Amino acid sequence: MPKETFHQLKADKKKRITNAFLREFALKPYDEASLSEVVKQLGIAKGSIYQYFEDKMDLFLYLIEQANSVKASYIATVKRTGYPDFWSYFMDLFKAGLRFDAEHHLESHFLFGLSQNLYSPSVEPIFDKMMLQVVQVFEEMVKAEIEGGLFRNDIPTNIMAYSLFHTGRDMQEHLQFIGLVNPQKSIAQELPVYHHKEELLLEHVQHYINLVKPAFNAPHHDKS
Amino acid sequence: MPKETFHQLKADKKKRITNAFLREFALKPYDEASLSEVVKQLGIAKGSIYQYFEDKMDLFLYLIEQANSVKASYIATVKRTGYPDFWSYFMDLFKAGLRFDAEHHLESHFLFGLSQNLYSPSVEPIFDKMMLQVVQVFEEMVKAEIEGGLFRNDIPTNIMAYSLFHTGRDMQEHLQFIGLVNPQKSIAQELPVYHHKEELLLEHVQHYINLVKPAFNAPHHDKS
DNA sequence: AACAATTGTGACTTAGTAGTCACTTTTAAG
DNA sequence: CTTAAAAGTGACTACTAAGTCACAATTGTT
Repeated sequence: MPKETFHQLKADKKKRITNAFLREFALKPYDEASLSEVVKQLGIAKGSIYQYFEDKMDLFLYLIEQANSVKASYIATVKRTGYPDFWSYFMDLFKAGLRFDAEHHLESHFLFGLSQNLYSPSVEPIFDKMMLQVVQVFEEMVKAEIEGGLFRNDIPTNIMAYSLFHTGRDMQEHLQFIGLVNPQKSIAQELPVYHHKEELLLEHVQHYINLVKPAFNAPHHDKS
Repeated sequence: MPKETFHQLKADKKKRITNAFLREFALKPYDEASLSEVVKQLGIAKGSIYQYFEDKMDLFLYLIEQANSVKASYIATVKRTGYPDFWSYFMDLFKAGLRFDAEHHLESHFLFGLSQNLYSPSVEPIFDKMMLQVVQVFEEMVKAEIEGGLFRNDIPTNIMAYSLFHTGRDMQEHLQFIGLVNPQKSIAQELPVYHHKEELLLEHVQHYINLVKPAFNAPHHDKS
């Protein structure tokens, strides 16, 4: 946890520091991110960082927590109730993610990068825990849909949950793969990841959803 | 490319060196893998490495090429012809992967690790190229199945290809997630990744395939 | 046995890192 | 204005890395 000193900083400075580190950790995996470089950019002393945080990991965890909580506030606006089928709900979750991205592009980049840099030895235990939680949430979702008769019930729920969770990640990665989004570039230009590409993007996502839908949905009873 | 000197080495020594580095790069991402550590383990001098390879990247690329070519020889034994449906073919591809793993566990571990450590800045361009090729192969597969009327044709083929490609990766990752496979541990114990877990594993994979099957298959014509 | 070519060596250079701490500057309180 | 507390500093330690190179040892050839 950050030290008292950090929280006593003027909101202005606090933000400037947080952003600089979000930027660094968005561009490089944990072990390659350099505190020395960032303090140089910020024009502050190396020692100051250690007035604010215990160590590099403490700082990193703070960033994760921050970014996650901001994103969570966007996701929380979408409630399953009110959607007759799961997939329009899923789509709206994605749209909430887009709004988050537009309004907090650094946090969005940072989280985007995180999801693609699991498995570095020094961060693996942390990410393992995070994944566990996330997949659990997805498993609850899946169970609820099975309960409601919308999802099929012939596959273990943990497999469905994992696959659903990955659908989101894979979509993101594919967008990067085909060059529709370019984190490196958009960070450099200080633009949102999905800037000005919302239509193309939603079309893409719709295709992806159309593809995976039959995998999860309960089969129709054409003749029963 | 490795230097002449390396190829002139006795097969014995060549293997010993290759294996030691496969091991290191299987455990850590490129930038964290330490040549200094490996030469210490091997009991040879640091300078020797630079008699064999241009630099770290040259060595790394050699390892990729080696491991890939070994694996390819296993995959090549499975031909689409002779399988009435795509998914039994897909399953057999996976089984070929299992045989590869049982007989070349270091190479298998190494490639397993690769697929989960894309996106480090220093290796991104290389992996981008690899991915491009792999996805292209998957796209050809998908197109052939659409041609043959077995896959649906209402989704862009590149999306289907990417999703299919990821299905394989996600399955692997899930196996690791639930603890069924543990690369770190099995490298340490010098055992194949999938050692003694083939039955459980195949069951798991079958579930996964059953799940995604309806996403790709052309819909049945119950009433047409 | 003598010589040449190849292979092997490890101290060294250069460069980067996280983290520390005795000290200075700024801010707040009396 | 004076003093005490808080915040800021940057040279420094201790470490690890990739890559180099003058030299030593080994191998092959005449």
